[in-house]
Amino acid sequence: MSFLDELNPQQREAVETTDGPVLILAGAGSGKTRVITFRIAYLIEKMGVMPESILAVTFTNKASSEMAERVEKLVGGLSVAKPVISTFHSFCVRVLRRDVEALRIPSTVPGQPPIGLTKNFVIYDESDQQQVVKGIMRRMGLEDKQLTPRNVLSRISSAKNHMLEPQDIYLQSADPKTEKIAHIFEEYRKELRKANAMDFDDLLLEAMRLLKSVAAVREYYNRRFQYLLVDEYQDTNRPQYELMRLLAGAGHNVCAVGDEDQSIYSWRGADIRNILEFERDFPEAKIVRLEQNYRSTQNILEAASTVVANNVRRKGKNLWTARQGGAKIGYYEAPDGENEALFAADTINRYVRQAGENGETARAAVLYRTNSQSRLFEEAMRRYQLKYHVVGGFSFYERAEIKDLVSYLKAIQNPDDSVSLLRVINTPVRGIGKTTIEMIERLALETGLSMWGAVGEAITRQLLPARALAALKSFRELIEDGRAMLAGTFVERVVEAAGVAPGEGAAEQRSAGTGQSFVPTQPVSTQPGDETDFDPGNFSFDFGAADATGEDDRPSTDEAVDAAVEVFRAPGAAANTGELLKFLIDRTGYIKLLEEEDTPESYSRIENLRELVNAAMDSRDRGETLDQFLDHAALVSDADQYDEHAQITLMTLHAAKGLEFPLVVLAGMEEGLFPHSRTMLDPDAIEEERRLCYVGMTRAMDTLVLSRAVYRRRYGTDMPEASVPSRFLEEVPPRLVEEMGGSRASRSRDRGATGVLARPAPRSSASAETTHYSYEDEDQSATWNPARVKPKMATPLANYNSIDNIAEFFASRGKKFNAPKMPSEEPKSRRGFRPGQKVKHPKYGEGTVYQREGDGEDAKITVQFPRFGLKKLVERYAQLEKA
DNA sequence: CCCTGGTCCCAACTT
DNA sequence: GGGACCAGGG
Repeated sequence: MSFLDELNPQQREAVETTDGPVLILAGAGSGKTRVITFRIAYLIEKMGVMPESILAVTFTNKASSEMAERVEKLVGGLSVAKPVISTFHSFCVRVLRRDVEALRIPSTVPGQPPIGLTKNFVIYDESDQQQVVKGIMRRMGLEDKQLTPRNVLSRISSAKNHMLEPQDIYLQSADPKTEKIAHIFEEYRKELRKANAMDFDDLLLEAMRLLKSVAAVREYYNRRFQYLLVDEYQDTNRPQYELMRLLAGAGHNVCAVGDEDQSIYSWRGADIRNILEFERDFPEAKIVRLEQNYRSTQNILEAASTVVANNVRRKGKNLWTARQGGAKIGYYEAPDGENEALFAADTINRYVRQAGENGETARAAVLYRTNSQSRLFEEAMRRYQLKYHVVGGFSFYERAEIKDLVSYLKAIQNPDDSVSLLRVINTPVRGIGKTTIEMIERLALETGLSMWGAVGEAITRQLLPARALAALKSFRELIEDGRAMLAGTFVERVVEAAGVAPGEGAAEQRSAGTGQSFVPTQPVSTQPGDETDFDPGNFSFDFGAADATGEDDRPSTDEAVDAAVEVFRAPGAAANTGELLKFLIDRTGYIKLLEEEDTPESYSRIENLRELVNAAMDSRDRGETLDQFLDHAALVSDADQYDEHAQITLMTLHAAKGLEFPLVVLAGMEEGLFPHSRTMLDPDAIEEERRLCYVGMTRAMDTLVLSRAVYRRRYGTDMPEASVPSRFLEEVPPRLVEEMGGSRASRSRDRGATGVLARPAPRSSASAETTHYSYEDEDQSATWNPARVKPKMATPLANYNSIDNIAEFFASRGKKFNAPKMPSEEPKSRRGFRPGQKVKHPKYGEGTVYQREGDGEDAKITVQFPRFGLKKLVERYAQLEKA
């Protein structure tokens, strides 16, 4: 078989060991994806395995579609059937949509439907979860500064990831806070059940429960899937591990691929035990190690390996590469965040130009720890007129207008989804105010009904003033019309409404009391070319009537029927998602209201809505139902936005997992930023940060540049704060590093540091010769090599390289700025330690000052000790000395 | 009931 | 830099 010749012996072994469990420990860049795709191809082509009996699970949707493509290339045309390649979450949704009702139990009340989730369940995203938790906390009177909904949710999620029940949390609780959380957790589960909703964690847990407790379902999948592959195995959590075991069946044909040094999701429950216990649960498991790196130069690989070697909790491995030497790791120290970003843009600009001349395809990435860092890099890229692509941040489906319309869809799919219902009940405003909503909420609570049930109850029992009642009725009509469209009974519904109350037709009922009519002002047939085939790009279709004014404008019942028939000429025709969306947009007058707003933002929202309709139309073209469209909307992830054809990508380190770039700028190498401040007190968390650093560094193929801002503005405060170089910088062997210009003044302050900063790699003569490079320099003859380039910034900002100049710069911008005193300017006392300074403590040894609060004798200083972590000390009492 | 503007508090990573 | 919340006027 020809393609096997392209593999090294270890890779080949991983591919050819098809029977029984295999654990592939695959170092960074060792051809992991290749092994998985070749393995699938091998199973199909060589072993004659039916494609549809192979299940491969990846971490992101992007990764799975990419893998599917690569497999298709290898074995395409062999069979129409395809292997199932999916994320754990997507796979679980499929399983649950098919069989979740097998988990229902009979009601204790005779005649009542069984209890449990039904197939049309909705998926709650994080903001939906927040709404639920907030409501519960308000109700329980647990609003508390110490206990934020966010906080509670992360505890709930963590409990779920460890497969703990509310009772477990309650029994384990040693403090009142945890006890409260247990109660909220309990209520939260009830709420979700009532809403027929699942959160992300539930998708895994319920699928697991289904496979575990319903033998028929488990056997179905065990028969169906003979071969199982799990990618990014180091980042699976316990429920995923259990799912894997359940799916492995008796055949145990499981292949797990992972790298413990790249485990970066422990906060999401990823459990290193999954790697260790693989051998315990599958004693016959074969272990294959892939240690040849095909991606990076030796310098990059060595630097990354040396950093991660500082971790205690690891198995250890020896990665090697045939790409000897390579450019040194660049290190740039910018005076501030703006300059750091300009530097990155300049470096990438040079590279892109150079690559263009050589006829190569340039691909570069800026990687950072937190999404908020992207802003500065985006601005810098724009200044250089570079096209870039940002992964992450605010996603399409998080935009208010998109969430509104998606919530309508969710409410139509499942009206018991109270979060979605609440979101749209008065959006756009239709006169259902706070008082009314509170009344409905109370009613729901008293009766045990969902919000939707309570709406119906309030209308039937006429529990509200006429005005509010009318508004509520019109809302109910809207949702029920939507449901009827989906069910294909819309025409019958309108005809029936007209027949039942001839004097007081459907139109009047629907529009009563809202000040705006929700039925067409004119027959739809006056809009030619836009009848049943909704054109997503054309919103002139005037179904809505936000501008209905006088009685005379109100259509007759006949007209309403006409309109309905016009839309669905054939009674019984069900609306697809796109049509439903368009119906909603028109009936609510959503776009019309945005047009009236007439601002740049409102038009961009309209654009977004068009895009949503387009997405719905694409979904229809793929033959998907509303369920599937909503599942997709719920499960797209940030990392899925990655575009492999983009020349320049900005993204977080987490999102960069699994990717590679010829040039990588790893920015923000500062204590408190990377490693992140929230991790600094926990040695395990620091190790995870270090793994993240390893992941980032090993993304680079040819050139890796690390950067840091000496002063960084945090939270938009007036005064930038001095930063302390990231400990990871000090862990990079200095001989592999070449400094790239930067701030001289800042370096003197860091004197005393070890590693890169203390012993800057001696400048080679080559680099000295290239110091004349500047941004305007048109010298095309020089080969681009950032590790040898000393940038000279072209922008005014960049000229401020010394502390004095920074002060001047901020003064010129009218900002207050007090240049911190340099240690050298301090009196020779042991008082007045400043951030960045090295100090010595009698008990904790040497450390670096991280932060200083207060003045004089009362000053508290926070010191980072390598072995003891972060300590807050009162300067007066702590016997600190300059180290 | 709705909208506005001011204020306060917050600020990891993400399926 | 921004979201959530509240008071107060329309």
